[in-house]
Amino acid sequence: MRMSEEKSLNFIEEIVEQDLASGKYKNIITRFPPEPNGYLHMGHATSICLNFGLTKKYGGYTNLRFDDTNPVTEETEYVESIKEDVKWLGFEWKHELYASDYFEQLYAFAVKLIKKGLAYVDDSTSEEIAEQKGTPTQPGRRNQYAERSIDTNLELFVQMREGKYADGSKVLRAKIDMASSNMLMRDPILYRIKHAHHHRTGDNWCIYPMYDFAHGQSDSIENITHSICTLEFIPHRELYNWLIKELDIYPSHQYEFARRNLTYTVMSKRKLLQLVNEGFVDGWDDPRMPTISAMRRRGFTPASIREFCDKIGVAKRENLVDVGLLEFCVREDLNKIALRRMVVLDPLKIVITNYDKEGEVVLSENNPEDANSGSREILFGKELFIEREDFMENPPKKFFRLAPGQMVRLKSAYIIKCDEVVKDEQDNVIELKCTYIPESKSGSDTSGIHVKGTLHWVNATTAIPVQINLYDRLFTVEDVDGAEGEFKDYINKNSLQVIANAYAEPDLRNANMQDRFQFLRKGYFCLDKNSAGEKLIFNRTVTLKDTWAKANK
RNA sequence: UGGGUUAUGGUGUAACGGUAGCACUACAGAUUUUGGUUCUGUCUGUCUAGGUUCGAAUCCUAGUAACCCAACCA
Repeated sequence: MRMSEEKSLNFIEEIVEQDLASGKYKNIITRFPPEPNGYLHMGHATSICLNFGLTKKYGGYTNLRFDDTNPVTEETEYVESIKEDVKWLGFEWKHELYASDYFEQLYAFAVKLIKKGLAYVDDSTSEEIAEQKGTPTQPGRRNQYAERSIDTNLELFVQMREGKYADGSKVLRAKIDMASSNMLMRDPILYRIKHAHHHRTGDNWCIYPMYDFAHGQSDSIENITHSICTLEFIPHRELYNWLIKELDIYPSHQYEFARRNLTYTVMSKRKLLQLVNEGFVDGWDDPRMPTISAMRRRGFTPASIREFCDKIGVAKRENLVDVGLLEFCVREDLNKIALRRMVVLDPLKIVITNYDKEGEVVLSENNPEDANSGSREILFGKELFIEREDFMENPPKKFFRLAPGQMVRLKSAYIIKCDEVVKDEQDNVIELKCTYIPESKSGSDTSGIHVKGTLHWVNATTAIPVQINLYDRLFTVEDVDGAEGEFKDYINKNSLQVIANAYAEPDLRNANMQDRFQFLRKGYFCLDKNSAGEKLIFNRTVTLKDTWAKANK
């Protein structure tokens, strides 16, 4: 039996270890290749952790390369958000690169292919090209443009670059095999004409390479050893390798893994964009979104996301990961670092009738999991607020909280007993009259009384009002993509609950954006970016595990 | 109905011909001034049918199911 259990390798790590062991490579080079046309989400986090994690573990480095070959959808705004998100997740790229940096080189590659008789300019419309391509069960057929001479193709391609032709009037195609069972090998389009302004190259170009003629070539230029992408790119690998061979460039290798899906959410850019544009959420960083920026705003820690990615692993099979595991990871991390504070979300006033002092300071630990975190002073007093749900007039059997005649401890303070329930005309409980046990003070309890319940509370005279945002899952079904009908039919109408007037202990006035809190018995929270001055807004990151609530369902 | 990829508890993932393990979840108990944390224990699995072998999740054969591919997107 080994002392330390060795963690098993995922299939990509196995490949890397073999390559290293065989001497194929001394170091490995990977890349994270986002297209700057949207915000990064949890799915990207998996890829980021994989690519950067590999070079961290085995030596080498990872480039951040923007796959910016389609000027009409890409923007600098996205570039900035992507960089911020990768950094926040805790990774450092070696080189910040852009496929657009290689446009001149890529153009030369295309010329080389034409000269080898392996590429031609096609004047067909996109409909014609699609029609000639055939179907998976029927082979495609070549058209007359495929017969153009090398010189004609060269001349035409130069003219394409010079802007002589309108968008869509011509494309450059590789000449491979119109009968291939792989649709991507049926003379794929390499370049298309787009008279569009590019976020980096401006108006220098009016022809832009397709993904297949940019991605693999960029990998080669950067000497990427392991080019890791998702499963749907498997059919592209044949073309990826064909181009490397015919261009005779550095042989990067492509490996594919299955993208991770999460329960109760959607991950496609298209659907996320719809949620934003149609107002179902408040923007890309609305804390209910699965984007990295939203999770950051919601209070997730980079460490918890990395741990989650590590736990779910890397494989090739279809999957739907329980979001509960993500929540477990964030609780695990936050439990160790979050400052404990008391906040009452739904206040019920209590008056301690036998308490005649002005008030007194009690001490409460900042974090029982961290001996070095110290404690803070809280003012105890005659009039307090407790959580309304912590009182029941007719409690069930195992209700350890307040009820007429029942005793509970107020956290870090005294044991109290409920003597009288005060109601208004509508029979609503509006106040509780209690008595406290003077000998039961925390730390010097000589009362000998043992109570099962401990409640959080705030002092009615010193508490400060705060806003609390309670988030729940955005969708009502586990498998949103697999559910019948439109994904929007399953949006959870109650995914956000705003509590405008919660009462917080006054120490929270000093909260900073980077602070993580556990509001006792209520969950983990952090300050929202919209907090300003006196107006404090807290986002609930995740609830605490609540076996009591679960038992009562 | 062409090609490709994948099938292990409720979920995710190991086992590389030799005791199906780990984590989450669920359930039960102990501890607890958070019904939190921590600790202990329990339940549940190799897609199907054959075959090879002393021995099969693993190898072979035949099925079945799911996903991907016919964008001038990536």
